[in-house]
Amino acid sequence: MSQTVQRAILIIESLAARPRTLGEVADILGVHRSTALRLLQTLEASGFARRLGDGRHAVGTRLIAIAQQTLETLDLRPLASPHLRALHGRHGHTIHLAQLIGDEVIYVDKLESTEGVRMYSRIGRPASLHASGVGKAILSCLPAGRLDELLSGVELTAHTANTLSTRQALDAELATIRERGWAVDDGEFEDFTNCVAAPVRNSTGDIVAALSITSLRVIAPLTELVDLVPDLLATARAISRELG
Amino acid sequence: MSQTVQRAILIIESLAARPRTLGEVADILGVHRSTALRLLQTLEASGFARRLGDGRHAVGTRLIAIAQQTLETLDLRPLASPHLRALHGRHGHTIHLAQLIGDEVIYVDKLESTEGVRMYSRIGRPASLHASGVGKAILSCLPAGRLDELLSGVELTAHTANTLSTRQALDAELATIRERGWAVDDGEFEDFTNCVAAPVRNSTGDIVAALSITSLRVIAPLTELVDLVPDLLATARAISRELG
DNA sequence: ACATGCCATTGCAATATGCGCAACACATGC
DNA sequence: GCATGTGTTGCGCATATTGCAATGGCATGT
Repeated sequence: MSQTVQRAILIIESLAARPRTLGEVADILGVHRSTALRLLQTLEASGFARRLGDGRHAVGTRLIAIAQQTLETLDLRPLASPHLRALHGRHGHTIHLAQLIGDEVIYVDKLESTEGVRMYSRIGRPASLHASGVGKAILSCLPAGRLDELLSGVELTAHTANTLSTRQALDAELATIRERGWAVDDGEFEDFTNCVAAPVRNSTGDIVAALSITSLRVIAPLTELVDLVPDLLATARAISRELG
Repeated sequence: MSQTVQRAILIIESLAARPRTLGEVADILGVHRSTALRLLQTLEASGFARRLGDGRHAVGTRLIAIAQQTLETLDLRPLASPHLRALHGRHGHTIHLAQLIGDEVIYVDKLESTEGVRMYSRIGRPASLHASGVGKAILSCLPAGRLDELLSGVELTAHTANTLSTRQALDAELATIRERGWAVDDGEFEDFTNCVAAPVRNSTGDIVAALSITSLRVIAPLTELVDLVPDLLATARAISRELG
């Protein structure tokens, strides 16, 4: 393991929160200011960091571009996008596409509702595995060993009174999801938000993603979203078919 | 300049294109396989890279999350988003917000048109300074010294017959934009795409961003988009006011 | 105008680290 | 069973990285 690279990464992590002075960066790394400066100079030469007018250092645009390029190389978004837009057009609620990438479920696309309210989900960020519809939809389709592996690194945090915060409760829910083929978020991450979600498989039947229709409870309660499940499942199947 | 950090960055750059084997990474860096492996191990421990099931290496989700987090810390998006949605709701065309970040104009938000056609612009990626509406809107508001500085690093590539590919032609256009307060893209980057764009200033009057309404020529020719300029300018002003 | 303190930066020598090499383990193809 | 290629690790060494001291610039206070 390279400590020089670790330091560079720690610099980037610390800049992501907010721009920082050279002294702050040196303090965070526990190194001399000249060491921090040289690492920053290297990051800035490559575009991974940049220097603001007031002397502070910030994350650079090249890192942002690389992240976007990477998101674009994940298979699903271009292919899924027309389906998501069509689903969004028919219902107006927020639509999410989340993809299983390594050990995380990452939101890779999102169509905001016409309701004008911003959801917590952010493209590029992981979805909660145990407290989101897309997370549970994906978990329900994993082989037992892989499911154990993923959950071993997850703390079943109780975000609301509805959150399934024991492994037993989660397993029971996953069994229900397997049986009926779709998942729900019944105010499990945020009290006032609910959704229905469906898994998306590839041509070999492996789970790769999930799709969800999300709304504020005051706008569309869960019972209303459940009525949309047939359309959601049809959309998920259409995406699966196009995966080839 | 740290060669170890440079190597790590080169690894990330090469993975952004497509996942690669250890041997490929070592070849690209010109180092021994064990060197490449240790650098990859460090990147993977931090989430900047990840190991695929078939042994190849890819960009990691932590880098994607940091990029998204960085985008979110740029002032404008959360504040501008409701204005962009409202503008989009009224007209249905593609709306872009691009921000001046360092020496680049970066697309930071984008609402796709209801027309179902995907534009070339990508969030996180730079806009052409000389061949895009947002680029020219921003250039037109810069002090002369800063304008020269930015353009010195730009090749005025002729993308279409309409591209302004000489400094004289560009300066004349920027003078026109300054006079009337808004810019156009008249098929300058792509033949079949046009837009109108307006600059967004902060409370000290400095240019920070630009906003555009973009459409395919066959759907809405430039003359039709020009009719929307009053609404575009009003939206840009509303965003400026909220900047404080 | 001057003194002071703080921050950013660089040259240099010491050393801690990153590096390549050799060897090993494993998978694959013949 | 053998050859080949790839991924991986231990180890010794050369060098790249590091901290220190010095320098310069800038802001602040008197």
